[in-house]
Amino acid sequence: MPFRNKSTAISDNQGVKVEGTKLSAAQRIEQALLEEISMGVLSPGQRLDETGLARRFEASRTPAREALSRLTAQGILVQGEKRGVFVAEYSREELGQIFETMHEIEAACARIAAQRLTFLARSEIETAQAACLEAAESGDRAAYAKANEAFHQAIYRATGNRYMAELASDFRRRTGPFRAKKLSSPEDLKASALGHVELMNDIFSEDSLAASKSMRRHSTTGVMQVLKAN
Amino acid sequence: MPFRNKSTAISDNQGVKVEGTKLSAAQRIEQALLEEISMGVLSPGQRLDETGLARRFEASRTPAREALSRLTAQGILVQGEKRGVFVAEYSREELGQIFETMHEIEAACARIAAQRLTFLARSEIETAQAACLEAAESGDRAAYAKANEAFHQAIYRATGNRYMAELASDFRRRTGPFRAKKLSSPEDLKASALGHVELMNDIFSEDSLAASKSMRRHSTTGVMQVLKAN
DNA sequence: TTTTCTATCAATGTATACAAAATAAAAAAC
DNA sequence: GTTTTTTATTTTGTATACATTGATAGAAAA
Repeated sequence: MPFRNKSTAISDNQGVKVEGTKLSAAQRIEQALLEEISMGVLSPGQRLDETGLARRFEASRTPAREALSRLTAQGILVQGEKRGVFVAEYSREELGQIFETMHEIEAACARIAAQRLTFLARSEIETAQAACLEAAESGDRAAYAKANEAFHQAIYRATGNRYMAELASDFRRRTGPFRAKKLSSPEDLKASALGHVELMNDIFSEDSLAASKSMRRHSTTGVMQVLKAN
Repeated sequence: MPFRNKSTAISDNQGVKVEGTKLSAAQRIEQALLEEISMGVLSPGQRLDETGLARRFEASRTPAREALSRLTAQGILVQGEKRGVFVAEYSREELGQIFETMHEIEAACARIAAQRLTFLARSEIETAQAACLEAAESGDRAAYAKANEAFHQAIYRATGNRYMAELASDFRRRTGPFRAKKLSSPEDLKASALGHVELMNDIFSEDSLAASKSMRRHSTTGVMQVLKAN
C-alpha cells in the first residue's frame, strides 16, 4: 500500500519494536507469513490454503482466511486462476518495473534525506554503515544482510517522512525474495559496502541531486544482478 | 500498497472495466466502501462497524469483517484506540508528508514518461488535456475533476510501468478526500488547466528533468491549497 | 462533587457448520 | 484409446453461535 497507518506500523516488526500486546491469531499468522515470505522460506509461486494454515498455526480457518485476505489486499499474495492464493511471482519484465519503481522511491529518499539531514539520522546511518563494513570484511553474509537492511532503513527514516519511509520499506520487503540469493561472494559484500560510502557521502554533502544520483547508481547494480539471475 | 497484483487491479473499477464475474459479498462491500471513501461520502474519521455494515449490505458479519480487514491492510481504514475502524484521517503534518510522497512519485512518473513517450501515450495525454481545457472554460467543476483525473492517469500510464502507475493512482485515490473540496472557482480551473499545458510540453520535450520539475511545480500548488484548508 | 469500582453491555475474535463452486476422479459413450 | 459426462472430493464463501475483551454507565465511597 502506498502509505500505511499507525496501527499497521505498530503491528509491524520492521524496525519498530513490537509492543507487549498479545496479537490475535489472525495477526500472528499474517506476520509469520510475511516473515517467511520476505526471508525466502516461502518462495514465489508457493500455494497457501486456508485449511493448511489453520492446522499449522493451530487455529480455525477464520483467522487463517483473514491473514490471507489481508496479504492479498497488500499484493504480497495473489490469487491465481486456480483456487488458492500464492506467493506473488513476477516475470522478468514485471520484476524490472518493480525494481524501477523501488529505484525511484529510494532515489527520492536519498534526495530528501540530503535536504533534511539531522544529527541523529546522520549518526544512525554512520553506525549502520560501520556494521556493514565490519560484516563485509569478515565475510559474514547473514550479518551483512542485516546491517545492509539497517543502512537502508536509516536512510529512509532520515527523510523525516514516515509515509515515504514506509513506502520504501514496503518495496524493500516485497523485493526481498528476489534479492535474497544475491550478495554471495565476499567481494560482492565489499563492493556493496563501498557503494554505501559513496552514497553516504553524497547524502551528507547535503547535495540532494548528487545524493539521488548516487542512490540510483547504488541500487542499479543490485537490480542488474537480480535480473541476470531471474 | 506499493504495487498491486493483477487480481486486485481487476477487482478495481479504477480505469479498468470490471468484468462480468459476480463478486463475492466481501468484494462487493470492499469496493462500495472504497468508492464512498474516495468520493468523500464517507469522510475521514467516520467510524465503521462490522454489524452495521453487515446490516447495510444485507450480508453476515463475516464478509463485512473481511472487507474492513482488507481495507485496513491497505491503510485506507485505520483502527483507532477505541474499538472499531475508522476512515483514515491525518494531521496537517501527516497530510504534508503524504502529499510530499505523492509529489515525489508524480515527479518520477513525469520523468519516466518524458523518457519513454510513445505516440499512443502522447495522444492520450493530449486528449485528456483538451477535455480539461474545455471543462475549465465552461466552468464545469464535475467535468473538470473527471478530465483532470484522466489527465493524471494518462501521465501515469505513459511511464509504461504498471507498478509505478498503480502506485501513483493509489496515492491519488487516497488523497482524494482531501483534494475533493478544492478547485472551486472557474479561475482555479483555468489556472490548473494552464499548469497542465506547461507540464505537458515539458513531458513532450522529452527533457526528463524539466518534466519532473514541472510536475513538482504543478502539484505543489494543489498541495498548498489543501494544507491551507485543513 | 468527584472518584473509583463494578456490573452490564456492546463489539470484536474465533470456531464451526453449511452451502456453493470448482477441480479432480471415475464412469460411460464414442 | 480418447473424449465426454457424471460423480466425488476438495476448497472457498457465508452464516451463526459462542467466547472474550474493552467500553461505559451507574452505584458506592471519598
